[in-house]
Amino acid sequence: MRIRQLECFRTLMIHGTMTRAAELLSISQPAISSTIANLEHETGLKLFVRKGGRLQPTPEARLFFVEAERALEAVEKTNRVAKEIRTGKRGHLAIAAYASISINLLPRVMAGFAKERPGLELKIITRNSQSVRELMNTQQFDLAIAELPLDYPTSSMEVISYECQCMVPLGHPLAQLEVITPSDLDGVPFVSLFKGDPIYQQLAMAFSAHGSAWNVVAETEFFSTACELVYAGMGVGIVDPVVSRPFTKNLVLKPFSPAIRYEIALLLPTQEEPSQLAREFAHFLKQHL
Amino acid sequence: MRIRQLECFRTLMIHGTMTRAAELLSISQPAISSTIANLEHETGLKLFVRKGGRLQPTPEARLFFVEAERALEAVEKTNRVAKEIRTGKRGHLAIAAYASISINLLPRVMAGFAKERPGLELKIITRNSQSVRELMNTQQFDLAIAELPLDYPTSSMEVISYECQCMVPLGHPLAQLEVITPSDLDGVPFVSLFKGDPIYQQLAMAFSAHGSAWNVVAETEFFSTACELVYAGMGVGIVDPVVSRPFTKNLVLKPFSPAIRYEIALLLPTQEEPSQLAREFAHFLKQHL
DNA sequence: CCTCGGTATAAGCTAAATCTATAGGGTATC
DNA sequence: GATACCCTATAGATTTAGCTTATACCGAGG
Repeated sequence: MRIRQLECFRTLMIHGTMTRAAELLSISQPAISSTIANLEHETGLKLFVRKGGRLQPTPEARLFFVEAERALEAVEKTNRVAKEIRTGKRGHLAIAAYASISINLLPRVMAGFAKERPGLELKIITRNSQSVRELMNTQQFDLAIAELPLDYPTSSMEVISYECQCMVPLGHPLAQLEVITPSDLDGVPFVSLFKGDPIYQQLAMAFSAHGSAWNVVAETEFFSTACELVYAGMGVGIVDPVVSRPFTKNLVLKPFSPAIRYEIALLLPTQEEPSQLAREFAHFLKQHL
Repeated sequence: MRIRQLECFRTLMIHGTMTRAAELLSISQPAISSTIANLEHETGLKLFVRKGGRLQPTPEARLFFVEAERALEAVEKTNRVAKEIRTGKRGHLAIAAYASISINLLPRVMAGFAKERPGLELKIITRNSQSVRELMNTQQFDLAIAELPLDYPTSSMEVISYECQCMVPLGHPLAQLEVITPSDLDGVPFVSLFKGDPIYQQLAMAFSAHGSAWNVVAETEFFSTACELVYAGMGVGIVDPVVSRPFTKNLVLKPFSPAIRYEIALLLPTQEEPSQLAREFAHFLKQHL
């Protein structure tokens, strides 16, 4: 039994004559004739009786028609699904990320990505960066985003490196400067990440190298909390340019020297081949980072 | 998309290697290789990655697999259904018949016919013979059984003619005779069909030709009612040998002279080709008449 | 009687699916 | 590491489904 036979049969059943079916399928009439003859032979069913030079479907044909339509529908659905998978409109995308990015960035980016892909199932799991890294090993996710450094690196990871920027409230005197240095921030109230964070270490070194006083008035877990605090007038801060982007309407971002590097990594599954969808999303995500 | 491609894909997904899939499908390994390559090309999906000389299904393959299995199941069901239709295990058989045969004969015969054909749907409609004939014109039935004569005959009808037999209670003096004539029944209490029935006319003529007295003590609509009355001792009767067969344990049937003919007809649809199943049933039925 | 609409048959072509034979890449084992 | 083994990919030949065009056939209706 071949799909083409069922297609010919369906068209013939619906339109009554072989000539018409041939037109609709854009093939010659003899092609229909022989295909139907094959189908009758292979199924062992007499599907049509030749009556007055015309065809008349037998009761067997009517019974068979029900099943043939069902089968064709299933095959056609398979074709549709193949296309949906190809264009990323079907599938699931489970992404693991550390908190600040999963709260501040991912929802926007994923919504944009899913907009053109109805039927796509999305999942975001928020863990700390090291847990994210470990989850990827168990193949539970299609993509992960973790902050660097990690305890042990992975081959299939793509590092994205930022220079953090200094964030000051609108109208603050420092907002006039082109580049801000630790000297400019000598004694200025400062909102920082927690002590254990790599950013904290880098800042501490930068200030001590300049001999400037680093006046930390608040420590937060996430950059976004820091942004909120700066916006609320607690002081200035150093943040990565991605997470802070939504705040640019209310705050001013300035380059900071020396460069404070903030590095994150996109992790793809190692054991298993990453899905096309995961690769597409990784590409889409990089455009927004 | 061809069915064979899906079969190869399914087998490969389930069993992991092309070599194993080829064995199970009884084809060579290169055949699988190229068929899968074609499927990948036609669907535009990368279904497997070659990793360490082995194949590893991609996430796309897993998604596609779900649909492929569904489509294959539908196609395989179509094959099964074709076989069921061919062997008469699927289909429906609507039979219209007049009352006495639909009560006394059809249930037994149809049960025997359906016994070897699970999945067959049966329907019996009981009408008087003329209605039966008219229903057939509207193509609502696959087969009909009507008594003759009909107001207007049909080309596709097969006449079955019986000689009615004389039915007498066990131990009745007439049970000794080999052949019973109207003279033997002169004045004997008699159970007859109604006056309008062709049998009634024939009997009336037979008795008058012999100059015998026809002593009708009961008139019934059906042969089976007549049988019951004879069994109850009302008298003797003339019945067709088919309907009366179940009573032979309790009554004696004897040939009657002159022959009283009882004719019924099997009617097949005229407009539409009768189904193979209807033809099979007609054949089966004739063996039991 | 002949045309018209429809179906079947014949002969030849193309492409898919198959075969055999063989090359090549990984892993494991000695 | 050399080698054996397992697996996959490629090449060339063969078969067949499905297609083509050309043509015969068949019943209905002017």
